[in-house]
Amino acid sequence: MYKITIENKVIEAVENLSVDEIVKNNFSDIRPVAAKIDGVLVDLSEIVKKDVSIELIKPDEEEGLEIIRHTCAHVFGHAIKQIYPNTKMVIGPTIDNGFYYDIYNEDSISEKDLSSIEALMKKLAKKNYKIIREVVTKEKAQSVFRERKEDYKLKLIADIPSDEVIAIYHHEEYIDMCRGPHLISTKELNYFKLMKISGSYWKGDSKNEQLQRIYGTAWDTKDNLKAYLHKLEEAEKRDHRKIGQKLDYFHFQEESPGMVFWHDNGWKLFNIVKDFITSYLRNYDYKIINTPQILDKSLWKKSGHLDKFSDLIFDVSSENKEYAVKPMSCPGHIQVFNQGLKSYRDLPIKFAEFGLVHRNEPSGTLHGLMRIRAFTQDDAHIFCTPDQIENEIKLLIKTIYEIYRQFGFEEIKVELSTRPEKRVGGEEIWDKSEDALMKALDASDVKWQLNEGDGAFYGPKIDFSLKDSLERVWQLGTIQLDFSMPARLDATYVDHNGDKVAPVMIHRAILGSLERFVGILIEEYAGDLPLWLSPLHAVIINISENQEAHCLELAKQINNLGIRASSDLRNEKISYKIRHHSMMRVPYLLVIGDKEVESNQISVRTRTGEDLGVMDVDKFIKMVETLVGNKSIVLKN
RNA sequence: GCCACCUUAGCUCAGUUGGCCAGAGCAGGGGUUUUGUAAACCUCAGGUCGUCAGUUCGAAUCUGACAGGUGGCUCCA
Repeated sequence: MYKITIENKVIEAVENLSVDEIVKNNFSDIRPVAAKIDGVLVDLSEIVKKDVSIELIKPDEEEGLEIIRHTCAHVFGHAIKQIYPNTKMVIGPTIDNGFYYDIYNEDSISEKDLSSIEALMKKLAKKNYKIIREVVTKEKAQSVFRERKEDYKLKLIADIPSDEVIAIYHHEEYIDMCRGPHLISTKELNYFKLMKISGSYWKGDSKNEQLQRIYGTAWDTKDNLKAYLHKLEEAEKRDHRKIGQKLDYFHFQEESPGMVFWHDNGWKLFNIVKDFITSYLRNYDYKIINTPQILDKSLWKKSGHLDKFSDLIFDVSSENKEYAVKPMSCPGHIQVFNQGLKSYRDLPIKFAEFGLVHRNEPSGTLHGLMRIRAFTQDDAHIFCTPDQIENEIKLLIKTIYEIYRQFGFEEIKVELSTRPEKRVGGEEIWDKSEDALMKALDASDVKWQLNEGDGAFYGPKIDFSLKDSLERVWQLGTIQLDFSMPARLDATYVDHNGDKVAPVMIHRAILGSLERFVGILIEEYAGDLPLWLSPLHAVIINISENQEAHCLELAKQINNLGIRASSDLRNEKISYKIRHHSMMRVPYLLVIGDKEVESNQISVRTRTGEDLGVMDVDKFIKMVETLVGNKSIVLKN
């Protein structure tokens, strides 16, 4: 007889029972998807053979959902093998909100095929097939998958260490290799949808053969599935490309793929962001410089960029000279540093540039403002001594957080990337600088992750990333140490011994690319930018042509006082104009009729439809000044 | 660059198995209206159906190439 602790109860079991049977015998209202026996995750079919403590995994828990999704991937495998028997299954892991399965198929699957595959999956799930786990030897596993011609599973088995347990799961004729656990039957699977299809590569290496990846989502209840699909629809409405077009901010066209045509209001936003960063640069002793757009290829050869990144560099030739359009500003900054003799007393020297760079990125990677071929970095290079690294980094981390906070971003992903296998510089400088970065991160009290071996060949780095509306992560800020380029391009300073030595260079960008940052801003606020960022603060709307002259005069007056305002005097009904400018997300609509002209006041309405009432112009200006000054996200104080 | 898909008027979209002059709403022009807080009414104009080639008596519709885009993959100094 065993003593089993489960769901805060102690149960005595007389014979070897499965977890599933124990639950069914004792709890009529609980339907778990798996269990933990003494902390170890198992299937419900696991037989209890001793005194244990059982924790049940419910479908609505994160671990429970993962099990549902994992099983769903197997049912997908079952369906696809029935429709396309020659399909070779590769790997089918769970991901956020669902799963994917990589497959290899002679005839590729198209998105049109998904609905029939999904229909078959639903049919198979309803059959209530028992899902059975079997622990097998490596040899047995190999023979099973050899018989099924699952070449990729065989390759995976070959990589499994001999001391590791191999489990295979089968339901009806489908067999897959998996750590598990899984649902006990396919019947529990009801709320899933195949979403999309994409290419992928075996082992994630583009040199390997191309596979197809089918994405699916799976949930514990109908409502959760529906809610997820609804959330995707809502996220699409925040897409900066859609909003950018609707608000007349920018456009793209095929004559210049990956490069932005900024319109008046979008360019205003761009410059508001730029001016904000400029004021920070002035406060922190940066020298703001500007360097040429094209430079002779010999310089890029010397810096090493031409050999390493020639695919991404746009070429220009003129007369007998070969030039490269700059893909980055660092070599230019070193040329400025090299003018005149520098002493250690001069360091750190900080050069900043809103550097417009061109990179011929592969066509498939372009994405709205987020990834483009011509973009503006808020770039800077700090030339310093090794001893100054830690302080400079601390200061940078602090200011990056401070600046992001002012834009309203709190959730920032921070990663430290350390020395890669191929690198320049001695171990000592890597030790010292990785240590400096870590210390600076810890001292700054931020959560960060280690990305071992992912640093640049010339030094370790810290990256700062934010998410877009569809939770895609985009890198913005970066702090990179560089032990290589200053020496390659002959940068030196005189140290206190009188020797000429190469400085350490810190590459840093706070927003990264201004274009990308504007894209992130639009998505974060779904177009409802805080007042201080709004290209237009207010539109003045007249009720009839009687007030035309007054409106024009008013627009002039408040523009002079720093309010970004325009007027709409079209011969349209007031409600028409209200609707139009509300949809254009103009923060304030100032309505002027005969009453307002007479009292010299304005009727103020916000873009969200809130009536702030009739007020004096002075009062309105003071309100806007206050809200702009404290970077408020609301439109009244 | 790779895989799948998409491309019709300024925008959002219809266009049935290839078949009379390719449609709608919004936006735009012209009128009427002088309007009080999210769409006034009438009217007019707008498209070589992404480009180029092919199949066919006939192509927006079928085929191919190319371009651009979308979702991923790879990449992201």
